[in-house]
Amino acid sequence: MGRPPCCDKIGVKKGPWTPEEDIILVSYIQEHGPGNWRAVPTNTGLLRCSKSCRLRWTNYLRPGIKRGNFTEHEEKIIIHLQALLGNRWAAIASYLPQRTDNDIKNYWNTHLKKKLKKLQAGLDGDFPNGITNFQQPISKGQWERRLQTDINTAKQALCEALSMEKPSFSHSKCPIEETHPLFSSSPSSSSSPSSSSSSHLSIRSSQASTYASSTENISRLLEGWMRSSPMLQKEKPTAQSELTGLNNNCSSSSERIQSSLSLVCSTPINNNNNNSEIISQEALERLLGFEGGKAMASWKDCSPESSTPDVSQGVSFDENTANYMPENSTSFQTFQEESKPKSEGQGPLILIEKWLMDGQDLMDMSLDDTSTLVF
DNA sequence: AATATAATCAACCGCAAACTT
DNA sequence: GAAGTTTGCGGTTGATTATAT
Repeated sequence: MGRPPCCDKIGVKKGPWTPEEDIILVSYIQEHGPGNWRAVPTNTGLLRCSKSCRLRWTNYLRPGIKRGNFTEHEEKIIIHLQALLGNRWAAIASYLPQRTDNDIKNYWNTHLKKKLKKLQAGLDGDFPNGITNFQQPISKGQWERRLQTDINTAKQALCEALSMEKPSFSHSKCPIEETHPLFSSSPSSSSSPSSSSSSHLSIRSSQASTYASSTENISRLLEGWMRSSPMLQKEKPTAQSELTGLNNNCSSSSERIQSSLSLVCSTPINNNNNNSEIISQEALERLLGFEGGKAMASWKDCSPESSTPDVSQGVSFDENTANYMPENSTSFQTFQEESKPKSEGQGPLILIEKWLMDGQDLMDMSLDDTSTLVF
């Protein structure tokens, strides 16, 4: 038998969230961490369904969310990833960790769609960066050929988009490193959750009057409130600081990549699954961060000499779970939850990332290799 | 100033995959 | 393995705000 329903529809409140509701939700999550949404309405007394609570948290209250206008750089990333992935907003959002999928989706529908339409009309279908077939469905019989073409196109397009603001690619951090959650390790980085707090009080020009959009990120606004609460003082640090702490604990991106690369090479074949290709893909996902905390939990699979995490970097071995964990297990939990894998449809990104990370030319890979990795 | 229209975006809905029992 | 629930995702809606007439 299954579990009881998450919420009955009777007496469930709908519509915009009030500041009071936000405070209740934030303080609850500060205390218990995100997740187990089913229990949230019951435990908080909020007359909202679990779905609504989760949505409110992930889209507006979660620390590290950047609001306001999209930069040209972000715009370009969205355009090119959309061309590559279609409307997989969650996947696209994983490359812009400060933006929510809902935000990106809205921005695409309200701004970028029109922009591109105009641009396309103006250029008579000659889309910049060579993307002329964007959003066209792939015909079944030709998918292999199209895949190669798309990868090539996307590679070129993404490269151009990402290097737009980073002309000296070799001298700067890899753009993915700056945008993907796994790689936004520097606390001083502009894309890190902590740094985004510097702008949390900035007024959003056009929506300042409505509560939901003017609060920016209520969890940060509530920091003072949380600090002054004696009960909560003893509680865990905020998810934001946890993330920052975890990031501090992480080794440098290149070290992580090296570590993960060795994982790819050393991941043993699961006895329960003889398909080594699946294992390889899983390992690749770990390498590229889609598995987030799961990757860390799987470090135990690595051969000790090649990829044991550096304990000095804030990682320790958990005897109970037999996993390598950040020394702050709370951070680990939060990190896991915050960067939960969004596995579906991220194969192409894996390739793109791999290409960006190690310089491997996708086009040098055989079609078979590519299909194995992607599908 | 009043009204109409367009733009924006928070929130809801339905579906499917993942999960639990 | 089946049945039911939960979670996450993408599409859509509708309230609010901005701009044009």
